[in-house]
Amino acid sequence: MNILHVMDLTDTYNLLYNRFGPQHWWPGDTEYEIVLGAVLTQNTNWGNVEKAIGNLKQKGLLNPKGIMRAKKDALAQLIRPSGYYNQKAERLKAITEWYMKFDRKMKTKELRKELLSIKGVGPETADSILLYALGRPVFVIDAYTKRMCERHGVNLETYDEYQKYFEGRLPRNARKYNEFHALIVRLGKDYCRKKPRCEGCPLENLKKEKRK
DNA sequence: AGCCAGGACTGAG
DNA sequence: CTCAGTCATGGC
Repeated sequence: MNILHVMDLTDTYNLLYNRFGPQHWWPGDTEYEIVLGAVLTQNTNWGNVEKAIGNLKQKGLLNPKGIMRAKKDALAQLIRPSGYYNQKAERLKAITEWYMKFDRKMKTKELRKELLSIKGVGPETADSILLYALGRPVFVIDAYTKRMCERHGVNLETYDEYQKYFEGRLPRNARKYNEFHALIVRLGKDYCRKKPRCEGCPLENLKKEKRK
């Protein structure tokens, strides 16, 4: 753990929001659709996920009973466009088993533990479900978030360290966590991919203004 | 024609 | 425990 300097996350959020506006992330028709989307989008372009969800909806399978009733191979063919379709077919069934009988009154920490025990559900997928489907205040860390931090001198080791970094510096507000994460991805698509192309990145302006 | 996308699991060392 | 390999389609 080696923090060179601290980003002002509130300033960063405000700047991104003023620049890009609300992102309307995960406007899924139902809570369950968001849960499935969280699995389907693992390392996958969202456009491909929409095709897979569209196929499920067309077959009337976009509900827990439908997913459990469908054969794994048939399910796999329907979600083909989202890639990794064999593993994702199993993961959809696994997350659905959890979804049908989880206790909504459970504390966020316990729910997270449950989710992480499901095969195919890692920290980002678990947190996406908690935040975007269930409205719990957990900050979602993804590749874009880490890249943004690293390019501004914040180098942490693990997922949990990054999460604590954000949650510790922002008010505990699910709606803002939601919007902030979406804005970071929006920023990343334009300026913060694997191959650095930071020219014109709005966050550069932030640095300059802070120095005055 | 590569490179990349809103990751997670497995097995080797 | 770290980490390369694996899973796979579609858009640009």
